[in-house]
This record gives sequence, C-alpha cells and structure tokens, in this order.
Amino acid sequence: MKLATFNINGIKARMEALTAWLQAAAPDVVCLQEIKSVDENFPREAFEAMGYRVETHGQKAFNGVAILAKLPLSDVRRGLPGDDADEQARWIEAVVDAGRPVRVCGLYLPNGNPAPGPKYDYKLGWMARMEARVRELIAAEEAFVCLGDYNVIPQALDAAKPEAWVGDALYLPESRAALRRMAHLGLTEAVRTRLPGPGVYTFWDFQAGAWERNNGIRIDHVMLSPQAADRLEEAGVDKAVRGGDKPSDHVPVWVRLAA
DNA sequence: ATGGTCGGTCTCCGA
Repeated sequence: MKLATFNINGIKARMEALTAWLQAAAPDVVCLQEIKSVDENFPREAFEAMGYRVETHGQKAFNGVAILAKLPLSDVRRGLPGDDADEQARWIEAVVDAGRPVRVCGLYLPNGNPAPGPKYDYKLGWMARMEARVRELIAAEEAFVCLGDYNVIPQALDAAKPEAWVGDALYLPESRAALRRMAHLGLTEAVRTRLPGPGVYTFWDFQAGAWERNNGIRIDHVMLSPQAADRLEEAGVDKAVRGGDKPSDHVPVWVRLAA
C-alpha cells in the first residue's frame, strides 16, 4: 500500500498538477494540506472519477485538509481533539480498510511565525494536543501513520541554509523538541530512516529563486507507529513535481507499506 | 546585500 502527503497550496490552482501526479504516482491514499476551500466547493467528482473516495475538512480561504483513498474509509474524524474553540481545519483521520487496516492521520501543523508571539504559542499548543492524540493511538497498538506538513525542520541537515532559519518557528529548539517527543513515543520518521540525507527537501519557497538555487527545507514528514514501521518497505520524495507547470511550493512525500 | 512570489479574496493576509 502506497501512502502519500502533498501540501497543494490551493486546490483550485493545483488541479492540473495534482491530477497529473496522481496518475503517475498512483498512491492508494493521499493526504492533502492547504486545500484552501470549504467542503462544498472541493472538486470531489474529479477524484471520484479517478477511483478515489474523498473526505475533506476545509474552511474558507486558508488551511484545510483532505484524504483521498482508493480503498474504503471508516471512522472518519475531523479536527484535532483537545480544544473545542480551535476553528482551524488542520487535522483529519480515518481508517483505511485494507486487508490489514491502517489508521491515517493527515495534518497541517501551524507555521508559528512570528516567534515568539501568539502564533508560536498556538503552534506549540497544537503540537502538545497532537502528542496527546498520538499517545492514545500508541496505547491502542494499532498500525497508524501521521502524514502531512509538519512545518518543522528536524535537524540542520534538513535545510540547505540552516543558518537562515535560526530564530524561525520552523527551526526553533522548542519546535524540534516537540517533534522529537513524538518520535520518542515510538513513531518512526520514514524518510529520515530510508533517505538519511543531507539534501532531501520537500519545500522550496516561491520567492528569491529558492527552487533554482535548491534552497530547500524538509518539513513534510511521514511518521509511522511501531506496527506500521514493521511494514515499511520504501520511502521517497517526488522532487521533480516542483519543476513542473504551476507547481505547489511543496512536493509529495510517500511511503510503501507491506500489504 | 536584500528583495523577491504565490493563492485566495476583498484591495491585504498568510506562507
């Protein structure tokens, strides 16, 4: 089973690039971030015609996540638990009903800039809530995968110019420590394991010729529960997508799990 | 060195 994550930065603007990649890469499951659409306006029929079930958790103009799956989905949940006042659409999960079921959690972790400040506080609070949900799922001892745009650069080797990110919310010690805490609960970061780097990036800014200069960072991650990590066969980053027509600033990241 | 680009929408904000 192939599972992928792709921050598309706007579904309307990305239909051509996204459908072309889906045809070529043929993931069984893909988690999308920054759909920037309410659920009613998401072009679900286009993906259903390609054989995907579609589950969205959107909002107007910003954020928004979705799961597309060629297999049946059950227990679909929208929103990260732990704060009923949080209206930002950044979390969706569902169980993929394969031969051996896998729970898929699609996430768009807050950017957090500028730091310090209320946006950074929200980021760290969100990560604490995610850790609480991960603890619940670990305790259940089921296979699950948390894929998405984490907006965290784990280590210096995950940035072409780490010195440029000092003081940024994506690279501050507290952000990296919060990500490490989830790893220490038993989650395996798939791309780190299979492509130990350096030079593996998933995001290149639209500005300042970042792509042409290969000034990238690795912030889109796939974290595997112990039961999912047992089944990890392969992980990859579809870097070439960044050089296509009307690209997102992120590229897809994927894993293949044994059936 | 420092300005530069997108997407969605309301003419600026978030990234």
